[in-house]
Amino acid sequence: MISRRLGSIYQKLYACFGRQHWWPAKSPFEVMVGAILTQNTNWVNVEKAIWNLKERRVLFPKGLYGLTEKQLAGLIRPAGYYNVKAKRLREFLTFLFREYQGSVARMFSCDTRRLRQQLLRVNGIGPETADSILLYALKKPVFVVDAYTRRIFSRHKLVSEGVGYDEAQGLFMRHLKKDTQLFNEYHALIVRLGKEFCLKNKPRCEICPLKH
DNA sequence: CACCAGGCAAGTA
DNA sequence: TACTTGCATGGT
Repeated sequence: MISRRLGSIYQKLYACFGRQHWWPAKSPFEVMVGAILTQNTNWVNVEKAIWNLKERRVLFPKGLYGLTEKQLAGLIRPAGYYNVKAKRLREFLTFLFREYQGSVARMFSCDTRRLRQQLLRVNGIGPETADSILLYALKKPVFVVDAYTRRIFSRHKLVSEGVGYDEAQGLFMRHLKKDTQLFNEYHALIVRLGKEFCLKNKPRCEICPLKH
């Protein structure tokens, strides 16, 4: 009974860590920017980049789009991969203005599946970034899979090692209630657990809260 | 010093 | 289709 196992793991994580209050951002647009900036990057570094954008007062669609790629790269430098990410942010902004007139509000009323496919076509937005935007910015019931998710759940034999994104996501979305708040909290708790107990070279499985 | 972080696209075989 | 590599800062 997979749904029972997934539910039990969630209960343990919530009991252990409590609410995680994700996504730590003031606006949906800030979530979208953060989702791109945090690709393979420590969140603390992303916060510094976000702070630079706020200090410059450009953390809104027209503001960011008004910068050149080089200016943007300079501001997001602390987040790493700054040249790649500057390009990716501009690709996303081009999409946002082309399809939604630069209005995040217009995205809310759009069909989730259609939106996901649109996002995946943007160069620089892959499955995890797209789903982070859908779940945390647009409040759609979409489960976000990340490196920790696969590592943890393959160790617990709920998915096979090296499982693909869509397959892993399917497991959660088939066996859990499609509930935005549940998916929000579950993914955040997985990241919390991963940071403390499931690092590649320093697994602390002996004292992991999931250990019976 | 080595290793890692809330990935992704492009290149190669 | 399935691997490999480049991208880069800042913390442990």
